[in-house]
Amino acid sequence: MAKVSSFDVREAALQAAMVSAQTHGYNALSFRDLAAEIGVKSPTLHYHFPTKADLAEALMERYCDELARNLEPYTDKPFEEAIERYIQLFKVGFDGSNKMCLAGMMSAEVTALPDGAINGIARFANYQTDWLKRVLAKKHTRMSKERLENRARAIVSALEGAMLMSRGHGGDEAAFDRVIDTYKATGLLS
Amino acid sequence: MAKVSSFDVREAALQAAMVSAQTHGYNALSFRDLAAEIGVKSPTLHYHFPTKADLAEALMERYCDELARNLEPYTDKPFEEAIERYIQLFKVGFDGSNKMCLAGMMSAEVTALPDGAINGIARFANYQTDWLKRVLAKKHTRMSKERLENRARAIVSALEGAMLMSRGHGGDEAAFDRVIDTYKATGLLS
DNA sequence: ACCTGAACACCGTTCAAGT
DNA sequence: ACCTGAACACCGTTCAAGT
Repeated sequence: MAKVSSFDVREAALQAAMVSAQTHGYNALSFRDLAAEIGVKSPTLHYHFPTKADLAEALMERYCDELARNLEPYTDKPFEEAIERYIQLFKVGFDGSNKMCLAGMMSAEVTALPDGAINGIARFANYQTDWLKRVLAKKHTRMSKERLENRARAIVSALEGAMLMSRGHGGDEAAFDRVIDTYKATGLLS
Repeated sequence: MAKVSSFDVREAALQAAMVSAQTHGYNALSFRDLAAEIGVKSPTLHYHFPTKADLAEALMERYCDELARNLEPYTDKPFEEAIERYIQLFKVGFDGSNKMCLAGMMSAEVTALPDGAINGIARFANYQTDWLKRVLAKKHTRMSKERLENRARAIVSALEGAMLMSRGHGGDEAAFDRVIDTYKATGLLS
């Protein structure tokens, strides 16, 4: 086995923990299992993440960065293309592996989390909301800022719920699509 | 301390576990803490619920029964009254204590659950869906069964999502209300 | 029939000790 | 600077033993 630098251990831990947290949840994540998966001992993980709470915070920060990187290129695209991209981002998670959005997962597990991770949940929701406001504003040119904000927050909630319910049904992708179609038909997603 | 019958231990355990599971999640629930809370030792809990999985199943079954008992009297009420009752049922959970719907919580924690509890999640969603279909049908007299079903499932997802996001924001009741108002305004909840 | 102390292999975490 | 073995108090679970 090739020697790995400290950066690699931290990076490998974050990647493995991200998959595990989205698949089984933060509470179910074990430092010992995680360490074994990347080939170190659990105290080594504590060297990079003093407590599990620190790991939660780092995961949430990375998840926010990923979202921004995924959405940013679509900010100036036409409404239809941008909103479809947004929906696809939600779907891609559970495609196959039935993973949950990390922010949604951590919202469920919020009582076990440190303030840093809870702030991360808010940042995640706020970023999406701002992005959706800009995208929605292109279609609804006369809608007030407040109504744009409310619409954006409702869309975030509705998509998180669709994802959560699909997950509860074993990652039922067709069910997710039907819910999204109904959101569109009723006017929430348009 | 008065002697308690076996039925009381089981009942007390279920009640305490319900609050804990909705507040902190099923994974965070500890047999030892739960036992201490109701004044027995943890092996006693295992006598009534052989494994934690059995407790999960019993909780989900009870949660389904509660839902049916809460919704049943409103089945034949006018649409507006019935749907408001439904919304209130979602709100009453996190009012004050920021509890999550047990089915929503368990959907997040689904990989840790036995089949019995997973079936419970489906039963919970199906009961609501059927109830909503009947309620919606009173208003949308010409809507097809399929569209009623899709609308009902979308409503369940949207409300679970609103609850989850409010929970992530520390049980923000006003935010929940604004999301619900937007669902109504766009036509999803009408 | 119901309850418990003691033990098992787990967990997050700490810390002294190694390189 | 980075990693680890050993130990701490926890966890779900089992089981022999008590009433």
